[in-house]
Amino acid sequence: MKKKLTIQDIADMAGVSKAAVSRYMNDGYISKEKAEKIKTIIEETGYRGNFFAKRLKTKESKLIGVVLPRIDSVTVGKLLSGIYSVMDKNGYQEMFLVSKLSIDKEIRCIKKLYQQGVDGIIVDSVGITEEHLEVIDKLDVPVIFTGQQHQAVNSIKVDDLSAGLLMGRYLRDMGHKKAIFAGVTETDIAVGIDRKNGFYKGFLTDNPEAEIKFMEVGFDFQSAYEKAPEMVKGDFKPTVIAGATDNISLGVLRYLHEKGVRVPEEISLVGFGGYAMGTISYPALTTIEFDYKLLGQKAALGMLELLNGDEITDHGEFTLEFIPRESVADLCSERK
Amino acid sequence: MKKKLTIQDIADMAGVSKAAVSRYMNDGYISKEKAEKIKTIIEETGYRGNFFAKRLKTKESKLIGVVLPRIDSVTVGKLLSGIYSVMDKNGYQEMFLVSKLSIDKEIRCIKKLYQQGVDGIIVDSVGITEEHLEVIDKLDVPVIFTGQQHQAVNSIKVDDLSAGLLMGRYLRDMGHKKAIFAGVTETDIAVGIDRKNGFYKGFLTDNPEAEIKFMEVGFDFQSAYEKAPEMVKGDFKPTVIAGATDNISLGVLRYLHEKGVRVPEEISLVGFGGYAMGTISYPALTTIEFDYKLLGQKAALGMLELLNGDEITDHGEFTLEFIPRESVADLCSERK
DNA sequence: CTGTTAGCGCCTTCAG
DNA sequence: CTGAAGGCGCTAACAG
Repeated sequence: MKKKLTIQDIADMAGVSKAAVSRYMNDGYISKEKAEKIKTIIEETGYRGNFFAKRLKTKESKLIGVVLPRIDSVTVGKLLSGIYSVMDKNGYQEMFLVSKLSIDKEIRCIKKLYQQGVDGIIVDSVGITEEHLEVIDKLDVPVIFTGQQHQAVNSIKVDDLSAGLLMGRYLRDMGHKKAIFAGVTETDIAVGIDRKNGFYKGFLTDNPEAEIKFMEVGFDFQSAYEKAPEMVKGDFKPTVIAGATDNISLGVLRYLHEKGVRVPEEISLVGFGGYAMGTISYPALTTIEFDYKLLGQKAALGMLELLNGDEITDHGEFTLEFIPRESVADLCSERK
Repeated sequence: MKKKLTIQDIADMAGVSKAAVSRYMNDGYISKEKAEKIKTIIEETGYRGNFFAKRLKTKESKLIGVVLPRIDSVTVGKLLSGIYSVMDKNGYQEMFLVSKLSIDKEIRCIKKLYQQGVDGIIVDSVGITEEHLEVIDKLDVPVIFTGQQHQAVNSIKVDDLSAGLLMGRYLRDMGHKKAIFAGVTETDIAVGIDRKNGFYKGFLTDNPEAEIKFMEVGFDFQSAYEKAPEMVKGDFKPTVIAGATDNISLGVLRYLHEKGVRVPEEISLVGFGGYAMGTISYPALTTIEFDYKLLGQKAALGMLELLNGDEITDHGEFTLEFIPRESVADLCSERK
């Protein structure tokens, strides 16, 4: 542990002015000779400028606030690595706060980040409310939402509707007629509404006699596991269960294993997300992979534009990747 | 988006001095009347003080830097929530950086955090090197390591040796004689050495004719999956495979499933970590749970002490929780 | 290329 | 209880 040095100390030691040291550390508008001297001193002392004094002057923190719904998720990890990859190149650093899937907390996180003096905020939101709008309106830094959408704010998200559509169609084409859609709360427009609507449309279109039963579950493995018994008992007899997220599907799978129901022989199962986790299960889960890293990159790129005073431009389309694995039975080929 | 206000603006609007506003925001050493006035103005304007100016004066950032090995891990999520829970109560906020399991990057993260003006740094390390020591020696803020240990630095970690011991004994008591230990690099003293040594001791002590074969794998699912074939082929014929982390065991399990090897009937499998993930697999994985949240809390408490100029005191013992699930066969009872 | 000179916005004595 | 005044450490003109 050492004592904190100021730019003045360094200047004295090197026999130059504060300004010279400052220049050395920034532009470098300085003579070779002095630069060399300063360099030596700085290395010897391990001097680090005072971050706060610097920011006070420059009015920029070079800090981007990021609000995450949770920390222990692969999805979030990828999103973050996308944000990081572009921000790092541009000299920005992130500061994270976790909303724990709570809308209230999400808003508090935004405020807190703002108070920390970040230059901009990226929110991987779980739902955009009126209160969000109010709060954001008071801020003088740009905010971008991912995961959710609202016309009054900047948002970038994956195409949940198309993902649902794709999956619905795939199951239809595999000859399925009776599906359970294990979805989440409609507060979450992206996952709770879009993904579901897409699935319904894809599955029911041109699929005579097809039926879907909806069941609401939580976001987590456990919640789905607990609801699973309801899904398989009764007269409905689904040939496939579609979880709105991979976690949900995995929770259901766990229950099916315990009951000795074979997947996909007796019932098929699909999810959304494309987490590597889906390969841990047996059988591996058929899913649609969202490119969350790309999403993070786009959000970061958009933020850079906003910071620059520009509008957000489009950064190309998202590719949804359909990942067929082992958890779906082909009912068509079986019949022949 | 609004214009940024200063304390002077607020003072003018409320018809008081800057000092009065400043006091209002801090101690509150001010008359009811003025306080009321100031309160109104601040609420109307949504004024936030300038974080940087404030920190420049007070010399404290109330920021704790945290270096994480990865972001998409349940373990890390728990650790973080532990740190968060105590830091939040004490008015501190965290700032994270991710080392991506690289020792070099870990050091860079520490430096970067330091430059951001944090008051202290907690490092969930993947290995403490000489370079760490050098770098840390130059810092004038306290640093605490978790996950790894070294006598020259402050560190708090779970008891990997005991965990290994516990697991080794358990398998011995279940009648196992031939085990494969799928461990990780010895750079990681905690996981790579302690956990292994504990296991060896526990398994081999008082267990005549017992044998262990060591195989090194990476930390991830995929790496273990790829090495799995080597584990089961050949003459060794293990009755149990112990992965140094749950991820490793899960990777092996995946391979066994594919080969149609039944667990635990034909071979048993155990891991370390206690992630909920272990319940996703089928059969659910027998494991030892480390209380990472508690670890985070202890690290944070220790940091608070250091920040306060005190020594780190011991915050009680870690309880390792043994979680027997379904992946181990009891060879003793089978025989009878 | 260089040193000097002003502040950035806030907190903290210090007299009142 | 209150306002005025003086920096915190740094950067950004400005004259040399």
